[in-house]
Amino acid sequence: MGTIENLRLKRRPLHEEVVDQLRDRIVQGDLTPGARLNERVLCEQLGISRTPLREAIKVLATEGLVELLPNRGAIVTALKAETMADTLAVMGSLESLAGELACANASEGDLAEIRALHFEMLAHHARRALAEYFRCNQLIHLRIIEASGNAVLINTYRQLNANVRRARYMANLSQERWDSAVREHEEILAALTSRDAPRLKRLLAEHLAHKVASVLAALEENAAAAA
Amino acid sequence: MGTIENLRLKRRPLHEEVVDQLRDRIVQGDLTPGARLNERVLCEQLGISRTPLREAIKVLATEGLVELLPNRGAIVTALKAETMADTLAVMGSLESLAGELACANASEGDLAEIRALHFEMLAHHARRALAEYFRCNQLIHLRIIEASGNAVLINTYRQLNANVRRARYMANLSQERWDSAVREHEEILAALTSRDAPRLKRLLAEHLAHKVASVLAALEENAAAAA
DNA sequence: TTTTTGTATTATGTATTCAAAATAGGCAGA
DNA sequence: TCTGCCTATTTTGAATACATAATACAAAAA
Repeated sequence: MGTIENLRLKRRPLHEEVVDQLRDRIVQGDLTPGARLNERVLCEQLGISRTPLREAIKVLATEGLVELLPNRGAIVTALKAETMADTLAVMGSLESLAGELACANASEGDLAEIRALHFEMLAHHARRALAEYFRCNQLIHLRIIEASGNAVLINTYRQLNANVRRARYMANLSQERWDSAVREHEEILAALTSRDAPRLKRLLAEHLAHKVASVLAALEENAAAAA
Repeated sequence: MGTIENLRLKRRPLHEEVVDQLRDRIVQGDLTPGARLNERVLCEQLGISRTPLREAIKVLATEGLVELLPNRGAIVTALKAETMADTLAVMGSLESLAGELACANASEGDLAEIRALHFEMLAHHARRALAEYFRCNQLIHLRIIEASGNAVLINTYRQLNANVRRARYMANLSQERWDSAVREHEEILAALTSRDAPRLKRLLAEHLAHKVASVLAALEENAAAAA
């Protein structure tokens, strides 16, 4: 099973694997802001040579996850509140566009999938399973973006999202905020189901505004804890 | 004069120079869609080794300007009408946001600079100097984006813009469309000057819609000419 | 004790080498 | 002639080696 696919599948370029690996580590906070990416150490950890690693680092730099210091290597980009706010503003704009397009372009299958994820998310909320809730939540937003059918939009959103997810891992949703977020999702789903573009746009914008506040608060809190 | 600064200035990493060089070549149509990037040839042309070149190619791939074919190198991404339309839709969304933010955040100096560029553009229009007009036009849009003060927005727009500029180089504006574009710019400048965000948003959206039509028409024409 | 300077070490930047995959061309057989 | 296979060449992928810049540290001088 899968043998044929494996044979057919070309091995992915090493540098791509490395990009994914490092991106995950950064997003999950395994590599913390300001941490230096020591090439020798990472090479040993990943069991590769410097060439693909360095290619990967250049890619991560264009994605904004690491910062290149000439002749001094790369460090994980700091999570500044201003950058986060800017990123979320842009993502809001993209979500708004995606919502509009999704209302027009989403297939019934797309909507069914989003609905399924929504119920899955409700289950995690009921169980107070925060990590799984976040995962589902992310997936729902991503599916709405994807339902827009605009490949460039999808790609751009994905890239920006990586930076926000970094903050998510330190966020501790208050029960109150969590509950209202779920309610907002109910409305979003309803608007999408009835393909009510203006309403969906408004709901996504509001949802995002709350998210901004929540993420920034988490950042502040974290900064305070660090100090 | 400048000696101290020059001493202080660190040399830019080679791969960045290469990225800029290749990006320019692609945007200006020197490297045409589908063209293979032969590493050996490019190394000789640029007088560098393969390592920084390959790092640059990876970066261009994440920017979407080239496509990586595993074990078969990289080719310049094709200019597909659908991708172009998708890109412009996203840029429209970003321009809309930028317009809003610019109305709130732009300094009088920013506005003065945009106004100056506007008059410069009018001069080029009067002289029917298309290339210089395009340059000015691009610059005005970029300055509006920059006046938003949102660094992430600026960065994202820049990246998307590279792909659109490629099409621009093959576009031959009709006199009629040219004239109306200039009129639209007059209104945009007026709205920005009076910091009328809703009006600016609407004007930018309309301006972009016309641009989409123009760019797509140019693409079609070019595709037809190629066939 | 503090500062400075020279040296050793380490890390990064770039070039080169080695390996593997793809392409091109030729040859045999139908 | 055409087809299929095989080899030779080219090209990319990855690793290693070399060059250069940054850092750490120690010794000497103020």
